[in-house]
Amino acid sequence: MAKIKSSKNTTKKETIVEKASKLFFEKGFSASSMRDLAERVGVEAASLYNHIRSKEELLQEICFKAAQHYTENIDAIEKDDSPFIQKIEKILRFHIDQMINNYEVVQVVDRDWKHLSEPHLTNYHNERRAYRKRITAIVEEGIRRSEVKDIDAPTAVLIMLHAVSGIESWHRSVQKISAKDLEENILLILLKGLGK
Amino acid sequence: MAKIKSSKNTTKKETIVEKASKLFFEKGFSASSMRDLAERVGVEAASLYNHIRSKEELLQEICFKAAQHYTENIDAIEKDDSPFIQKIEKILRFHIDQMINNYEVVQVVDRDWKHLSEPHLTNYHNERRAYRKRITAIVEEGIRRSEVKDIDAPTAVLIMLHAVSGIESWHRSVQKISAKDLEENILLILLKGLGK
DNA sequence: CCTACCGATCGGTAGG
DNA sequence: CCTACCGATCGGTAGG
Repeated sequence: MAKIKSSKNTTKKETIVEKASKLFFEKGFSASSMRDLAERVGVEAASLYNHIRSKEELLQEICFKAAQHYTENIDAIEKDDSPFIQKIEKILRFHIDQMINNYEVVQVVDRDWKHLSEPHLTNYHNERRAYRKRITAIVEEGIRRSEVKDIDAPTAVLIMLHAVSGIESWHRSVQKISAKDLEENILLILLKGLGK
Repeated sequence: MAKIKSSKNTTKKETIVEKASKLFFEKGFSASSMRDLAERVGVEAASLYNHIRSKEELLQEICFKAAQHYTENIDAIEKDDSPFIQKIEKILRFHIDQMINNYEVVQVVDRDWKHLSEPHLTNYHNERRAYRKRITAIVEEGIRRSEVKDIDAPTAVLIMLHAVSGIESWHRSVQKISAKDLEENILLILLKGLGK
C-alpha cells in the first residue's frame, strides 16, 4: 500500500540506505531500530526486508561505498604529478568537502564501523589501514623532497584526518562562517600552523 | 558471595564506573549491556543496582567527571599569565595527555554523550559549549596580540580539539613512536604547520 | 549479594 | 507490501 518513493535514478534499496545513514548519524547504529527506520521510510518494519537482508547490511553498504569513494580519490591523487605538498592539500580539500557535504555518512562510518561483523570487519579495517598508508607514503615523499616538515608521517596523517572530522560540528554552530572560508582556514592552520 | 573488589581509595561504585568506561569504549554505550558489565565486574547483573541507579547514571558519571576535569584545567590556564600562544600550547598538551592516558573515558564522552537523557543532555551540551568558548576567547586574544595567525578562532578550536582526538588510534598502531615524540610532533604540526 | 522474574523492545520470518 | 508473530535480549525490580 504505502510504497517506497524512489525516483528513476535510485532504487528502493538506495532510498533505504540513504534514510538509514541519517538515522544512524542521529542515534548511532546500535541505538537505531528497524522500526525507527521503517517509519522514516514510510513502511512497516517487515517490509524493509524485501529490499535488504539485515540491519547490518545497511551498515556494510554505507561503509564500503564510502571506502570506495575514498579509494577513487586517492587513486587520482597518486597519478597526479603536482608537488607533494599540493597532493596533501588536495587530500585535505577532499576530506573537508566530504565532511561538509556528506557528513552523515562520514560520521556513521567513523563512529560505527566497529559494529560490522566478520568478515566485513576485517575487510573494512584493512581498507582503512591501506588508505592511511597511501596517504602516509605521500607525506613521507613530501618530507624526502623537503616540501613537508620533517615530522613523523603517520602522526601527521592521524592529525590531518581527525582534524577535519571536527568540521562536523560546524553544521550546528551558531555563527557559521561560509564553507569556503572554513576550508581556507583549515588549510591555513594545517599547512602553516596556528603560530605567527 | 562474589564481592566487588575495591581498595581503600575507591568505592564499589567507582570500580563499576571504571569498568563501564572500558566496556563503553570497546562496544559503545548502546551496544553495551548491563549483563556484559556485570560479568566484567564479577557479579550478577541485578547486584549492580545496589550501587548505581541505572545504566545511564554510569554515562552521567563518566561525562560530568571528565567535564569537571576539563574545567579545572582551563581555570588554571586562564589564571596563568604566560603568552597566549603558550596558553594554547598548554591546552593542547593537556588534551594530548588525556588522550594518551585516559583515552577510554575521552572517547566514550566524545562518542556517546548524546545518549544522555534530559536534563543531563542539555547540561552537558552547555558545559561543552562553554568550554569551547573559553578556548576560543584565548585564541582570539592571541590573534589580537599578534601571537597567533589571523584565523577564524572557532574553526581553530574545532581543529585543535579534534586533531588531538585522533591520537586514540595511536594506541593500536604497529610502529608506535614514544608518547613524548607523539606529543612534540602534534604540537609542531598544529603550531607550525605541515608545510616547510 | 543472588534467584527469579517482569514488561518492553529488539531483529527478523512466515505466509499471504 | 502488510498482519501476525517468534525467540532473544534488554534494563530493571521484588524479595530475601
